[in-house]
Amino acid sequence: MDLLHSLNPQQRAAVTLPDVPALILAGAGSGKTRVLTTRIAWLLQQGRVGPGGILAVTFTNKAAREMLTRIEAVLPVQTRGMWIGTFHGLCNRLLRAHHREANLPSTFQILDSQDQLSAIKRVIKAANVDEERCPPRDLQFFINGAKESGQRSTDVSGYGHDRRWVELFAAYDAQCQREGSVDFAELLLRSVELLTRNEALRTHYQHRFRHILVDEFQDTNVLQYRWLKMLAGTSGTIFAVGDDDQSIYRFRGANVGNMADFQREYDVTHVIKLEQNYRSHGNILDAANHLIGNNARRMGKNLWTDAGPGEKLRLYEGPSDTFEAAWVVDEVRDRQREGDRLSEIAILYRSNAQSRVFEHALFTAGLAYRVYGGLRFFERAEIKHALAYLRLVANPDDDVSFARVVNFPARGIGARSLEQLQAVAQAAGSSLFAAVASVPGRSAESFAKFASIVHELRAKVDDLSLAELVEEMLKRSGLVQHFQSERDGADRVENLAELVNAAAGFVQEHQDEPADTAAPAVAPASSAQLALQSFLAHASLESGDNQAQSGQDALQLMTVHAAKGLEFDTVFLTGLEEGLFPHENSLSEADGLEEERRLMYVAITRARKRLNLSFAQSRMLHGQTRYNLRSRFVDELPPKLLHVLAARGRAGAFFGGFAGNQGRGSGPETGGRASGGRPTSGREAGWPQGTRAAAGADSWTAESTAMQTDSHVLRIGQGVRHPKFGDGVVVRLQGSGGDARAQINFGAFGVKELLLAVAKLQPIGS
DNA sequence: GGAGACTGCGTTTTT
DNA sequence: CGCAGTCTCC
Repeated sequence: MDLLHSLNPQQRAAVTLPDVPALILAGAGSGKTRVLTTRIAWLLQQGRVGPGGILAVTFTNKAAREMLTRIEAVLPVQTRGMWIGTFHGLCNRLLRAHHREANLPSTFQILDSQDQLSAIKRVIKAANVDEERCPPRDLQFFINGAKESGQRSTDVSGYGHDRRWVELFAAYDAQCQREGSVDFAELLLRSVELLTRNEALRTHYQHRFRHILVDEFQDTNVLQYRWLKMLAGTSGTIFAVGDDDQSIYRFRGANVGNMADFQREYDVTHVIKLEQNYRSHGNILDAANHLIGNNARRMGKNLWTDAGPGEKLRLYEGPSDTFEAAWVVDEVRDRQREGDRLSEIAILYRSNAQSRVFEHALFTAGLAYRVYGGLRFFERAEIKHALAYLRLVANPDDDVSFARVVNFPARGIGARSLEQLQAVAQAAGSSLFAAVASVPGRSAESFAKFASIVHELRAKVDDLSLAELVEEMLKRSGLVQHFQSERDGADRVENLAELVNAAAGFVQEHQDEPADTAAPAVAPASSAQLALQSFLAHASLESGDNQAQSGQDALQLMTVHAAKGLEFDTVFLTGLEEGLFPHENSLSEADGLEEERRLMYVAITRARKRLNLSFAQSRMLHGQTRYNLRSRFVDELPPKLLHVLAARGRAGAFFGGFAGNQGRGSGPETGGRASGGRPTSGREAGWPQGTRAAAGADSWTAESTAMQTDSHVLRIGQGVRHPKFGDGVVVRLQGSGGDARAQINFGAFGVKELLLAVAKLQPIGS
């Protein structure tokens, strides 16, 4: 089969590159995954490398799975020998195989962010430090930041950080080492250190992995890049695919600079740009190109398509967030009438808090929707408890898990009893579990009972399937019973049942996977033990989906970040307001605005056919009504690509309690008429001419100021009528006396700054 | 030990 | 405003 026949010239050039370092600048929708998978298939097909010589790394499990599936689809090849996975998944694999060299127990467990935070809290407590003075979250941030830039506590000490923090950092690492646990950043750092230190191992892997392929390279952090370099050495070939314009994760350590560094350090002469877009219509792409053109620091890329221009982008301005949501509901109903599926429609927003208004409107309208974000499956408390039992089964000396569930469900073992046990264990230098037999007093019996649960389960590991073991654990631990008797425990019981399915599914998916390369030196575990072990690692590395009803046809609600990599026929990009998008916090950060613009670029390029933009004059946020200006990003789009819908209902109308009735064309005509015969909804409008307030500090709250004019009091949020501009909302008040001025958002006329002494303003509404 | 009041906080998030 | 996390009282 010809792998290459349906590729465009640039894609083909990328796929068939010789064995040299290469950087592929892959624009949104340009077939990035296709190039990656075809490259792998091609390398194998050409006999340039065997499956064992391939290492492909992604950020998410989903991306890794997709890559694997697609390779298998194009080439009936043994995917077994390949290392395809996430950075963390592959590090786990490496460290499991060489746990002794990495100075880790074979049962080392992986801490997710929650686990890490509780571990840090314990460290702070043990050091007798006040949590007020050292917030655990800040310390967590500090530790992860350090590790992700490759630094240990000893490296960080000279840099003027609070000595206490550095000490706690060291204490935390010591505690992890003692307990045999490893956090996410540690997986990477440990791997890098292992390869740095151990030359034999390093050479082994450098010779093995002839081809290293990296997805979303712009999202790699400093440590991940070091990891790649360590594995590639001088003999391996890195094939990095990324898009600097879609770098939106700087806040979590991503370093776009890695792209330039890679180019320089590897003397990359093969930079291939994939600019043909197969996803969106022309107008959408033009808008995206135009917007991102405002960023100064770019590698440079211009998307194009041979699909037609398609529809214009539609822009709606509503008086409030409620109106915005109502408008979206209307539009969605239109789409439904056209026969579109709900799952092909996405509502995107900058921050999660914005989902509520939409959820409310959609719920009321009876439209099915699905919100992304929030608690994932393996992060739920009941699942965490169940996993703690399983950890004890795998390793009874796991004191953290022991402490977590020894009294959950309640068994009459209180804090005092546990302290007693801890004292005994400490004196004997043993684990809590091992100390159970010698604990004195009345609690001895309760402890023994708990220990026997673990003992019995352990005895069954080899006789039961993993799913059966999980089921047995749920019964014996009393977890199911506990949640069954709880008032709203139904969901939790359901989740626990789902854990049994997850175990069964895990076994099925991994049954033909061989145990890893390195020969286990000591006490070979049974295959059942290994299965349990890897299921536990899986649970830490794969947080799982977050909602059960993923099957049904439903609208997709998510943040712009969460939408990266996805595409939809119709996209509603909402809340396009200064302060929100771009987010106000970003304005004070270096490069913050450019990152927000990249985010906007990502958002725009999610749409295949229809892109709807919207913003609201007022919005409830943190319990206060805020009056925001239209986002500068809207102004950065070429007017000719936009179909501007005039606000339905007049700007100030909602102040009088007027709500609803904003259906297409059915709203009161005040909006159009009062604005001096300007076009109303439905017709094309020219670009609003308004003078924009200086961007940057343009969101205010209603409570700020009030200003006395000759005839009335003016305050922010006040609806006013102007003879020429129609109805608007006071957005800002400044100056005093004869110089008193007000900035007023007149909707279609934009924001005007008016001298109160001169302007003829009439309060309306309230 | 657990339910209910109280406080404080409030981008973006994967592993 | 809505929540998560903490505190307090039975």
